[in-house]
Amino acid sequence: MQDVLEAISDPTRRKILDLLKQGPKSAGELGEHFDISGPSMSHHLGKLKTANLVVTERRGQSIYYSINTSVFEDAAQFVIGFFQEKQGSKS
Amino acid sequence: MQDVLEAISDPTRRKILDLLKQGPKSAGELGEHFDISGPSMSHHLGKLKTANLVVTERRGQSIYYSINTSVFEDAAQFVIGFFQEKQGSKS
DNA sequence: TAGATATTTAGATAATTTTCTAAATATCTA
DNA sequence: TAGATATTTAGAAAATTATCTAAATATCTA
Repeated sequence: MQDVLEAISDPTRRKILDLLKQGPKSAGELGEHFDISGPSMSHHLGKLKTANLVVTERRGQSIYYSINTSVFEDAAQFVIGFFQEKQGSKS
Repeated sequence: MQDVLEAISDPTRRKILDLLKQGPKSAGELGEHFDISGPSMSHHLGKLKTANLVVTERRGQSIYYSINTSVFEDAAQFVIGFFQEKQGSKS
């Protein structure tokens, strides 16, 4: 869960996730929305992938990224739980 | 909200929040649970305060920290919303 | 008021993260 | 297969964050 919280703490990565809500996009398509180099984009995508927040699929030369819905739900649950348990914390 | 996500992305700060779930604690009492200096503790508490995740109250020489419940709820709502809106994202 | 205790601020160093360019890998097409 | 396109990896530089010691501020008590 550390990976997830760290991943979503970065504004660039949240914007990437936002864009992916519209549907799968390639690394290049995502990159058009940012003023950073390809390798920097790849770095952020790597962190999202490590956190399991996105999944990838190659289609020809491009690699398409999409949101991993189930993990998003797990993450939401964690955050809710983290915030709600008031006593006997186990997080 | 950036401040909140950044604040909870750090393990030390999540542990602080966890300890505070049991009730208010002074900076010194919190520090006993960590192997870091007072100023480092103060730094983390400052970040939590900037994010408005904790509130403080001076009692004599000590300053007591406690969880700011309402903001925790806002934060949970944000994360849930962030994860759930699948289209037309506005976050 | 002087000394003790609690916490923060200041300023520097260490560790981590982000970013870049150059090069490597993978795929497609002529 | 050679060249073009898409993405990642390698390695270094820049930016940010966490940590430390020393000093400052605030409060209490004798």
